[in-house]
Amino acid sequence: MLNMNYQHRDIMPELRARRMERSPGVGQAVNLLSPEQQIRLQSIATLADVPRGGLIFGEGNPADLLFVMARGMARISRVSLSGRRQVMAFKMAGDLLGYPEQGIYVNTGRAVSAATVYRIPWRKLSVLLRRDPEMHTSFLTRMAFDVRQAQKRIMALGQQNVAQRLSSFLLDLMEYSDFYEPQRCQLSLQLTRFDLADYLGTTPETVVRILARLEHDGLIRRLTARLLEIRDADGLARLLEERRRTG
Amino acid sequence: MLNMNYQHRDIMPELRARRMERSPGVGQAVNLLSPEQQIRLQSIATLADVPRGGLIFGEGNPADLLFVMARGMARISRVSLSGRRQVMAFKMAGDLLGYPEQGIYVNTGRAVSAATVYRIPWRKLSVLLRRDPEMHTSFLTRMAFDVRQAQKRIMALGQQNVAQRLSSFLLDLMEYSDFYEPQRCQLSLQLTRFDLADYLGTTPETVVRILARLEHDGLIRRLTARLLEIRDADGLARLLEERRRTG
DNA sequence: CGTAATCTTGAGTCACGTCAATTAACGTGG
DNA sequence: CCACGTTAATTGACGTGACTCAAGATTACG
Repeated sequence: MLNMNYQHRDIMPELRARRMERSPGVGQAVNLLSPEQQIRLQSIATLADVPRGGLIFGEGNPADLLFVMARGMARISRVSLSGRRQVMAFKMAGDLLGYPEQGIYVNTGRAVSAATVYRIPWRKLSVLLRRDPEMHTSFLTRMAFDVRQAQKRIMALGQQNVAQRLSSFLLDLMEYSDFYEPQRCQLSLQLTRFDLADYLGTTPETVVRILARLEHDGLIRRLTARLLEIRDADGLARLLEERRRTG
Repeated sequence: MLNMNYQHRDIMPELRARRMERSPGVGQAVNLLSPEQQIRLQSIATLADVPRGGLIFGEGNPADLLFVMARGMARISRVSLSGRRQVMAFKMAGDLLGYPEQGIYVNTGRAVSAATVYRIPWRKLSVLLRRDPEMHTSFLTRMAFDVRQAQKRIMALGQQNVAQRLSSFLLDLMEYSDFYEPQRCQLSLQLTRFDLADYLGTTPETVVRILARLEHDGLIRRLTARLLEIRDADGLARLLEERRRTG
């Protein structure tokens, strides 16, 4: 154990109670609404197709609409004062996006691949929620889910080195049948190295280097830049138990 | 601008629309509930005093209660697979804490200073929310606030170096009259270097070194280990505009 | 098929994590 | 109230992970 000489950090007792888990990070598909609720929601929503790279909503713009992913993948990002982009999350079918802050979008949402989204006007939604406690609770639950997702990213960014963060992300993506084909162990990355880097809080160069290292260590194989073969998922998972820095 | 040779990152357009803002990070006091609502909430809550360092709720335990800070400061933390602690947030009066995940607390909450909390049984709360759309919306709003807080931490951890993260945190704390006395420019840190380090995703040693550097640069002065004089708040804020790495 | 975007690799340097040792603060009991 | 043990804070030395800059290879696309 590290730093045994300091108390008050209560690491040991907390560790005992801990369940094994990885950090999903990506908005995992959760059944937000019952089919019946979905219909009611669709009655106030409009469908919109967004081309690859297309804008769904933009940081700084008035937030009249809330979005629900229907198909495809979207990237939620924000630009820091220093001018660098941070990708907050990738959103899949069923995920909510476009939360406002004081009536303004604080993030930018773009389609990574061609996508379809439901556009829901806030006005109509708030009326609906007021009349439908069950739907209201569903939204509360979804919001709580997003809090947890964000907290897992805080864990990753605060504790793990880049190799661990990347491994976590790959393992997360493997949960999605859209991206992972178990027979051939092939994981399809729809993202550029930049998207990856900005999501992981690093640089494209470092992402490439880490991928090269994982390949050298026999954990993955790069079939093409956007297509990986996962050769040792357990090995990737084992990385996560190591310390941030091996010194 | 950095990396002009790459498109598709839409940094420029987003930067344009960007408002100036720092990353609050700490749960800023927001009027969650109207006085009337507070009374209704207190009718199903019990008050509890927690001594310094005392446990409010523990990771892995069944989550029967939701908590609202009434007085003092609490620290929400989680331990990673590698055995290191990450402080997710510090919670002040008015903040909610103790969100469950599948009926279990995923974080540990402890009082940093002596604190008082409202303990609210989930059963009673859910009944109350079902009957009170206004209160329901208040909780939704609060949850949305927590999502934003978490996103700001993701920005900080993903983009900033330790000096920037620490500066952000100091500037955040200055918003609280409990900790900052504007006349003497004195900021009272109730936290150990460990709490600071685990919040900022770094080590106590590095925190100390950064504090020493900030002092050397005339931005702060260490009166004692837990009491700082803020000599140049603007200087601290200017740090945030710099790149993560000066190369 | 050419041009631009993306991906990859290399070289060099710095930020920061680790280990180790010293100093300061903080109870606690005699 | 002070000696003493324990915990926290600080500083130094050192190694390395990861960022920056730069250049080449590969892919995507009109």
